[in-house]
Formats: sequence, structure tokens, C-alpha cells
Amino acid sequence: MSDEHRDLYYHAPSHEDHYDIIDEAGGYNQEPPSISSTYGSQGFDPSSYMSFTECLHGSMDYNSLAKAFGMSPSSSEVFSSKQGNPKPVEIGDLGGGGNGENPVTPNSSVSFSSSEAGVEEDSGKTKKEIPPKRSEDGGECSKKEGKTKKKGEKRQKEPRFAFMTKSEVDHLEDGYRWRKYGQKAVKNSPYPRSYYRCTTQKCTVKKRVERSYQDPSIVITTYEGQHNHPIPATLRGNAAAMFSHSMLTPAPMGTTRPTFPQDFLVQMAPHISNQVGANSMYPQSLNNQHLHHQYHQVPDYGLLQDIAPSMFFKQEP
DNA sequence: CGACTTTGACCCGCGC
DNA sequence: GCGCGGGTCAAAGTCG
Repeated sequence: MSDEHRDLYYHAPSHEDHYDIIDEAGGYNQEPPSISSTYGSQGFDPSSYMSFTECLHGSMDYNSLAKAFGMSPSSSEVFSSKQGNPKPVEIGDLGGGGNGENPVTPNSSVSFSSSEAGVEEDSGKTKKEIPPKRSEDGGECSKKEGKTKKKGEKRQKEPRFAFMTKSEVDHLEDGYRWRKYGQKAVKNSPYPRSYYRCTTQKCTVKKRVERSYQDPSIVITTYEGQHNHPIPATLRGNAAAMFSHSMLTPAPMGTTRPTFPQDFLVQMAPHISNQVGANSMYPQSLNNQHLHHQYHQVPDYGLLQDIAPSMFFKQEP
């Protein structure tokens, strides 16, 4: 795919989920980036402003998210802020279907993506997401039944958000409790991908965690679904506050609002690193153990493809 | 003892 | 039809 690096083309497997990855170029080791200048041209709609917390809690819809991202709800785009030269790129499934290649930016620190829920189906892998659960969980159908969903029937796709973070630990604390239910070797990568499920009853949120094979310091975390419950009390202290304050409240007049998802991260970084507070997605531990490592600038967008060719789509089909 | 992790097996969809 | 790869299951092991 070397020639295609510039094209950012990804052969999206039809069965794969598409979601968007937004690479942020905050540059946290320096000073907080100028949010408005970086993405101002992307047409962000302030009214669509929302937080990750909202996303996770289901209080926002994907169209809104997409809107907030400045993209069409049905498209998959990636925005890279390469030095004030934002470039939207479509991307494909980050982990899932993919080929296992780890889409990561060596120099980027936090990026995230999303996909719309229920917009497209997922052919098979998600089947168990709506699972008639298994007996152990309390009376579900047999595993087979769960899998035997009607053939043509499309499974509902859960919304997804993928984050690329620079961290030494694979499993970043995000305020929720997760149970690992699987681990798979990733093709073309020496690092395995771990699968986690929210331990809260009835919460079907899952997340995948994998490490970039190109840059082992980067961890790709993909959230799938939306939490239908608050952050566990024990963790909430740090986790929930941040967003509610820094992200959810309307921007004061004259202040700058982030225009893109990555900006959320950018904006939130200082909060995370300076406050004892966090949000549902980047709570306390991030704050303590990881975030200070996470924000790095993306020097060159092309690099993203070098690193994660499987994840990016060409802008035009 | 409950919660969580590990890990091999299994299932399914897709491409060839 | 077969093989591959991703995703999930579930038994066994580990930990506090």
C-alpha cells in the first residue's frame, strides 16, 4: 500500500464496521493547541457539541456526533490536524475487521474515531452483542442460538469510538469496570488484542485494546456501544466530573470551543493533567498514569497511513 | 469466595 | 468448499 499512502485508501471490508478516527494533533507537551485555528474550516456546529461522556452514556446520537465532527453521519472520515492543515480521510474499521493491523500514529497521541450505531450492520462479529445471553449470565439462550441469528438479518451495530493513546499500559482506566473476555493475536502484529466487556449488568459496552505494532507505546482502545449506567461510584469521583465541567457546559461567550473531536481531547487534556477529575472515558487513572504521555503532535499526516494503512480510507471512493 | 484473567476452542463471515 | 481471521465462549487458573 505504499503508493496509496497519500491516497489514504482503505479497502473496507464490506462486512466491517466503519468508524472514524480522528487524530488529534494537540501537542500536549507544549502548550494547549489553538483549537479554533486548527479545525475552524471544518464547519463544526457548536450546537452539536458533546462530550465523550455523553457518547458513552447514550445521550447523544451518532448523527450528532458526526455533525460535531464535521462530517456526514454516514461517512467515515478521519481528520488529521497535520500542522494546521486538516485533512479529512475516510477510514475503516480499526480493529475489527480489519486485518489486525494496528492503526496507529507513532507520533500521535490520542485520536479517536466513531461509527454510527445501527447504520450498517456488521455481518457477523457483532452477533453476540445483542446476545441472548448465556446461561451463566442469566438465562440466555445457548451460545449457538445466539449465533444463529437469521442469516440475512443484520445485526445492529454499536457505536464505536477508537482512541489512540500513548501509554505504557494496555488497559487504560476509564472509570468503568471491565472484564476481559478474550484476547487474540493480531495479524501482522506481535501484540495481541484484548477484548473487554463492561461488567455492569445489562450494559453491553465493549472495548478492544491493542497496541500498535509500529509504535508499541501507542495503545488503541476502541469502545463499542454506549454505557447505560453511570460510572461506578468508586471511580466516579474522578471520572465524571471533568467532562461535565469542561466539556458539557456551554462555552462561555468569547471562549473557544473545540471544533473537532480531537479538539475535545486537546481541550480536555489540560483538565485531565491538571485536575483531579476526569470523565467517563478519561478518568482518573489516565490522569495519573497515562495522559501525561498521551498527547503528542502528529507531524505528518502521511505517517498515519504508514502506520495504519488499514485504517484509513481514501477520501473519495 | 467472588471477581477477574488466561487461553484454547469454537463460530461465523468473507475471499479465494 | 475451504481456509483465514476476527470475535466470543467458557473452563480453569489467579488474586485479594
